[in-house]
Amino acid sequence: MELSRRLSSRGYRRTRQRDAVFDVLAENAGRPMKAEEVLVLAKEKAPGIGIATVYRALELFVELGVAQQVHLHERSQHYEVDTGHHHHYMVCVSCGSREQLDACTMDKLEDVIKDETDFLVTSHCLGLWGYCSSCLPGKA
Amino acid sequence: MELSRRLSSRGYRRTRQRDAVFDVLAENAGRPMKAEEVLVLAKEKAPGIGIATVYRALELFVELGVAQQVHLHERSQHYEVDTGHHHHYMVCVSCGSREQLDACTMDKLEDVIKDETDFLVTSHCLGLWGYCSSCLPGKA
DNA sequence: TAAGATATTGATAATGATTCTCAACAAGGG
DNA sequence: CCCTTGTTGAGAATCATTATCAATATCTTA
Repeated sequence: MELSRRLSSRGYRRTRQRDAVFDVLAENAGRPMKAEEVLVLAKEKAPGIGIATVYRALELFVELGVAQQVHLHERSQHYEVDTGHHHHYMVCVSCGSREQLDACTMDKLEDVIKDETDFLVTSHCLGLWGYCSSCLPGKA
Repeated sequence: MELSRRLSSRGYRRTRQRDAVFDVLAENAGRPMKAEEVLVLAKEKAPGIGIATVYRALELFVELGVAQQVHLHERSQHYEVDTGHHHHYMVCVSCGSREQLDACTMDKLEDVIKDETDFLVTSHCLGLWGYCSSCLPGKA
């Protein structure tokens, strides 16, 4: 498996727990998950796994580039597998639903920044809030 | 004062503590501040003020539209007075310095979303990370 | 395959930020 | 000046996340 190679090539070990966490993320691709959610599902694959291990695995996966942190500006961070295609989310302030936004104009913006400033952009995060189609009518 | 009117028109009262918190933000316009930082400076103006009151004032100011929350994706939230001109930050991953980014292409992006989806965007947040000019050479 | 060096884990304590609780207090209209 | 009601401060409570540390699991080497 790809994960296995990435781990060993950096001196990390493949464990039952890491496999479990990764599989949970993979089975929920495209859905940002909290550590606590991952824990519940990972327990089915690796009984006894603790929350600390989940946090450690998530952090490691981000470092390895197989997962990414999604900032939804909630109390807790969210994580999802890195499928390679960059996207952002539109969050409904009414019902909390999230829609993926595939169009990414960041590349354009980064070019402008490259031309006009001395700052080298290596990553970015875009969040959009508003009302989804279901909540629009009432806007309650 | 403007703040005074905004408060009373909504049934809120003007207090020594709220004035202190607002003044601190105003004196640090353009610099996102943590609640704890605000507390230290506000104590000079309103001795005895507690952290809970600072949080309450900040939350209220955002609601009134005189301050805005700045998501820097750090452990704690940051706040700054709403000067009316929209901007974002470029954060140096090396030294942590922050530069304001005045160019905002979000309006353009929001138009695209309006045309292509059923989502009504009411607010957004853009964060950029990378290396500032001072850290670029070494990139350490 | 057994052994050993060391990476990893789980339980739990600790931390940091933020919110809640509630009795004492203060603002401002009448 | 009084009274109603919004506010405050102190500290407890909560939530997410990180640190600690002894027990355990991995993987490499002999």
